[in-house]
Amino acid sequence: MPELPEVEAVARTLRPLVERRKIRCVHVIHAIATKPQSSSYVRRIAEGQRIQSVQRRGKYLWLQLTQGIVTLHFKLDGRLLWFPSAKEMAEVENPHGSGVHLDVVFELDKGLLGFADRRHFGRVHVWASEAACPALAGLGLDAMSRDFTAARFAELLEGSKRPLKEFLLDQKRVAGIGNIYSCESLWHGRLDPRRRADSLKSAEAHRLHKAIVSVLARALECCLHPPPDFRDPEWWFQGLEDILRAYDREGKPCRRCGEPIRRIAQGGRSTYFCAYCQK
DNA sequence: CGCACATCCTGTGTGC
DNA sequence: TGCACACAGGATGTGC
Repeated sequence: MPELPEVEAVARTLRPLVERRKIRCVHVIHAIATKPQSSSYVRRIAEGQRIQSVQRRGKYLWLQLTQGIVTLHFKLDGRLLWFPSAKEMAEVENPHGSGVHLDVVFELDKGLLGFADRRHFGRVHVWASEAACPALAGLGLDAMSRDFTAARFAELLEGSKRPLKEFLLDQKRVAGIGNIYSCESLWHGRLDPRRRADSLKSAEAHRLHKAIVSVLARALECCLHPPPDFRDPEWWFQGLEDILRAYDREGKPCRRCGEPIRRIAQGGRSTYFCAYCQK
């Protein structure tokens, strides 16, 4: 569920908590969260380092350390938690009962940052540098960066024969868009998700670019009001359903033309769209 | 190279 | 009501 706007909101909220702080100790509670890296390797790279900055590209968040980086990917359910002190963490943590689920904890010189993902899809990894992380190095143009211009986007579209929906999900071309906002962008751009990427006329490419930019900006606004509350173990983004026009609205009337929203499978996942006004 | 498909997980929702 | 099972999601790896 966390796509670019959600991760951006997390990054902005995290900065004042961890920038300039030192990582005293890394506790790997569930080793699956660092797989295939070993917990000892993660500790060796991260412990004792100072966090210089919090960065984001696509759906990846990373901590720039004095030497090396820590990458975080939340996949579907991953989230961050914050504890002012070890005592407060111990009060809510309970490995045998109904306490807070924690996978990895970064004990800082002030406060503790927890990474939690009950489904264990999310990952915490360490790398010698940004360039040494293949996943980061392989990412395409960040959909919220200045470089994501209509002209660059049109070029990328021309270079792909894939259906628009699958094109938008390909992080190697444009990074940050997931299943939800790809559906939303295509709805706002009034384009059929099944159309080949290289079939778009210039005006259509510009329309889709504009739709992506506005959909992501609107979602970010939503994610920041209110901002994530890492102190609440159950925190999650609120009110996003209210801004959705196509995603998860199968059978419901299109907010533009009233025809029922359809759901089809593309690349093994659901696409929601209006077959009447998306052409 | 590009594409299709399986895989990893587990909470939630559906059907019987 | 209770149980079984399919499904959802992003990135990666495998096979064609």
